[in-house]
Amino acid sequence: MDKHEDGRIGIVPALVRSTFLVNAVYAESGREYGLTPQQGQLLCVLMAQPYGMSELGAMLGLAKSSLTGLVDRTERNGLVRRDPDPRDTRAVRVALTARGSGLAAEFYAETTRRVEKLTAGLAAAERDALAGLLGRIVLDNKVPVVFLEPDEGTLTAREDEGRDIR
Amino acid sequence: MDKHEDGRIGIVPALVRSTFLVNAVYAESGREYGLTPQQGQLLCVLMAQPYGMSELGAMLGLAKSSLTGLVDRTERNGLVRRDPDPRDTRAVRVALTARGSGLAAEFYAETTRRVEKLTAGLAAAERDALAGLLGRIVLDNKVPVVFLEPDEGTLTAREDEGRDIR
DNA sequence: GGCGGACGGTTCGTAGGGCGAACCGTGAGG
DNA sequence: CCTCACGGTTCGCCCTACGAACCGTCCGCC
Repeated sequence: MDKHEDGRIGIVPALVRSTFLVNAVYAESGREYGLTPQQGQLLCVLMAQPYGMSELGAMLGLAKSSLTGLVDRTERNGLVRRDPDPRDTRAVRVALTARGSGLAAEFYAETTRRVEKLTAGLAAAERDALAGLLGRIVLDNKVPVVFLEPDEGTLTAREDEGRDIR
Repeated sequence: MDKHEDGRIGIVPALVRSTFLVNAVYAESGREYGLTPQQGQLLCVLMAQPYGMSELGAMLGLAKSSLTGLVDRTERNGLVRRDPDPRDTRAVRVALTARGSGLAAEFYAETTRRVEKLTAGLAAAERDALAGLLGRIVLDNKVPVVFLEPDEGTLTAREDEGRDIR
């Protein structure tokens, strides 16, 4: 009743509420392209390069049975493909199809645009400061690359031509 | 290939990836108390005060039909109650039960603890700076109070005793 | 060389989440 | 009064997530 309601917000509520905000953006942005947030996330991860199911599970924090379903549905929509792993008959490499690659790029761009707009009230220097601080948190906590930096990825994800990073 | 891979992260990826992180925390923290993230969120919102279904829908960004289900399940678990609205027979006030209030407090505390731990690598001054910047974003974008400040709420949400804030 | 265990993925059943459309009763304004 | 807006619920559909059970391949070890 004294030091509050003054507009100052604690670090934890600030993080949780901004998370809420970004979640909403992800959902809206996805809806615009007929993607669920999860499918959008999957596409974004695959923009970097193809991954195996287990790798994806680890990155996205999902049980493998959950992954099967997600990839199934996304595959059914023609956005993703299961390629056999050259050096392991059991394994599978999940990769973007041409269509998936295009949609991923659009979704990525739209999401970026929207998230950027959230920070419209901040000066350039403040945005940099924020990026630096959040970047530290992301790094410290080893958050998987669920969203690429604007320029990386395009090189490795370029095409279907038997690229086999790993 | 030149200015990247140097650990610096753009503002948008930083926001998205930290969001991913907080989402994971919410999920884990909830699991610990047998709550889904959505139910946890609902409890947190109701810590402040009871709300009508429509209000909740607006705050959480859910369609009313989605709300019905969420409240149903949470009610079935004995955490929440539908009180009749004194001045509108049609309407309903969703409020925490005693049990829900307790669980909400625990979930809130645990989540706070975990989110705080994410920022462990930051100095106190940096945390303040981060809180300030994120706070601006939250304010600018009028994010609903889906997570209270540490001390507010307890007063209004105190008890079942026919409190009727609006 | 073969055997057994670890590993990569899928299947199945269950439960939750989210939506739009249709519906119902109450409130409120002409 | 009568109508219409409003607060909520119901229904049917699909997506998400999990654990447990399962299957085939790979690999280390004797």
